[in-house]
Order: sequence, then C-alpha cells, then structure tokens
Amino acid sequence: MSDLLERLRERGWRLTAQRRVVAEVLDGDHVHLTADEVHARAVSRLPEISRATVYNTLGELVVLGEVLEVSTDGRAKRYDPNAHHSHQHLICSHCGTIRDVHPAGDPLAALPADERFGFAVSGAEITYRGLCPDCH
Amino acid sequence: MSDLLERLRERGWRLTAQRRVVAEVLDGDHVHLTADEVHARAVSRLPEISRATVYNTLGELVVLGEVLEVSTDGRAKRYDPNAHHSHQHLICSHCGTIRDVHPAGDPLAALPADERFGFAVSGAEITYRGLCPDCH
DNA sequence: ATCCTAGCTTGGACTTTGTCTAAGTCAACA
DNA sequence: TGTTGACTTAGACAAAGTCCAAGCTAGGAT
Repeated sequence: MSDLLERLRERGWRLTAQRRVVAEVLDGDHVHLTADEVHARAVSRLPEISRATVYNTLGELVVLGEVLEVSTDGRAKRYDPNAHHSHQHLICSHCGTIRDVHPAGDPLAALPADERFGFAVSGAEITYRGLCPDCH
Repeated sequence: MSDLLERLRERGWRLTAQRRVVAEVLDGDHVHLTADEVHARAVSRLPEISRATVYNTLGELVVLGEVLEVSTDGRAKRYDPNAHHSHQHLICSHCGTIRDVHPAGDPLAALPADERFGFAVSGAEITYRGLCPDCH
C-alpha cells in the first residue's frame, strides 16, 4: 500500500495524513467497505478526519484507477482496492458477504454482435449470487 | 399487462386504481424506470397517487417476481418489467441508456468450483458497458 | 344492495447516502 | 522560513427511500 502512496505522489497527489489513513484502511484482500465504514475506521486512527474528506479521497482514488466502486445492492457504494487484478464479485444473498472471484474466459465474448445494438462494448461486470457456507 | 393484473389477483392481490396505474406505466420492452419516474408517469394518469404507494407497489411486484430491480449506477434503482425472460443489461457509459441483452451460454458455467468458496451459487447478473450509437 | 373489515393509501416526518460551500489549514516547493 | 494553491473541515443541503398514524376502499359476507 506504500507503493500506492508513492505512485500517487509521483502523479502530483499531495500526501496528507487523511489520505494516508484512508489508503491504510483500504489495504487488504476481499475488502469491500462502504464510505461510512471507511470513515469509521479512519476516525479510529485520526479522530478529526471528516466525512467529506473520506468521500473526496475515495472519489479521487476511483478516478485515478486505484480503487473500484461497486454498487451491489442499491444501497451504499462499496470500495474495492483490488483494482489492478481484473475480477468479479460473489455475494451472499443472505448476509451480504462479498468475495472477489475470477471466472474463466472473457465475459464480453458471450455477447453476440446482433445483441450489441450498435454499442461499442468495452467491459462487463458480473455479480454472482448465492448462499455462503455460513448461511446454508 | 392485463394478464399480470389477473395473475396477481389470483394470488390474493387487492386490485386498486393505484396498482393498476403502476402496472400500466411499467408495460413495454426495454423499460427501466426509476421509482420517481414511475411516480411521475403514474401521477399523470392518477394525480393523487403518492410516492409511498409507488414504492410499496414496486416492492411488492419485485417480491412477487413480476418485476426486476436493477441497481446500475449506485443512484436510484430501476424497475424492469421483463422479469419472465432471463436477460442481462447493456448500458451506455455516456448517456445511461439501458438495453436488455441475451448473452450466449450459462454465465454460471464460467465460475470454476475452486472460485466458489463453498457458496451455493444460484445466479449471475451481468452489466455490459460501452458507448451507444448516439454517443460515439 | 349494503355493510364490514383487513388491507391499501396518504402526507409528512424521518433516515441514509452523498454533495457542496466558505473559511481555515498545511504540504511541498522556492 | 515563507508562500501559495491544494486540501480539510463542519455543517447545510439534496436525493432516494422508509416508516407511521390516520383515513379510505375492494371485495367477501350478510
């Protein structure tokens, strides 16, 4: 994650305590926190950090391509730091747990030309749903 | 769509003017309205219908399996009446237009057993993204 | 045909999630 | 060390959705 901060600094990002804390909170695998969850964890390390800064920082990380925004349920967006490894998501229909998964093949290949309606199709997001081991 | 109302009445649904109007508004192909859009159109046919009733009715239609809820962008949920024909969505990254599409093959087949983490996987939703003919 | 009542609808208050702004603060370069 | 533009803050605001108490009504019962 220090690589991340270094990379961003080289891109002209000003390195503040707040941004460092947000980046630290997002470190790890299978991390899919909401903005409020990120804020809560950030506050425990830097009590005066504001909600607005967390939103700003998450938004910047998304634009910079360092974090993915995932809208799984129409409620709060979640932020996924695993942006450099293409993956999809598997979500428990009961408890909401999210795992990163790697399906075989290229999902775009499954969409025939006559189903593209003249679009220049550039990507596909897949959400698999089912019950996790704890919920069945 | 009258089939729909008949089907619901047989399931014990009380048929009110409000529910009829919501069902009428949702009729058609490639319909993906937000709750507020449904409300706006419903109001033009039945001026006194309330937002709460539109939300209630949409929620019931989703539970009854007659309408799908689609969260495409983390903003308002959209309601898709095409629930009886399995399909996925293709969305224009620029203007937000949504089309129903039908990919080849079973999307679940692409997820290997060792990527299922013990989940009982039951479904997959795919969102294809790209630029529509009007936007490129 | 009328009555009854469980179920439906209503408006408004409330919650959640996210955005915006003006004023103050500070990282990084000179 | 000083300067300055970028960053942060608190709080107001907005959008989307939920909840509730009070009133209304569809449709079966009489």
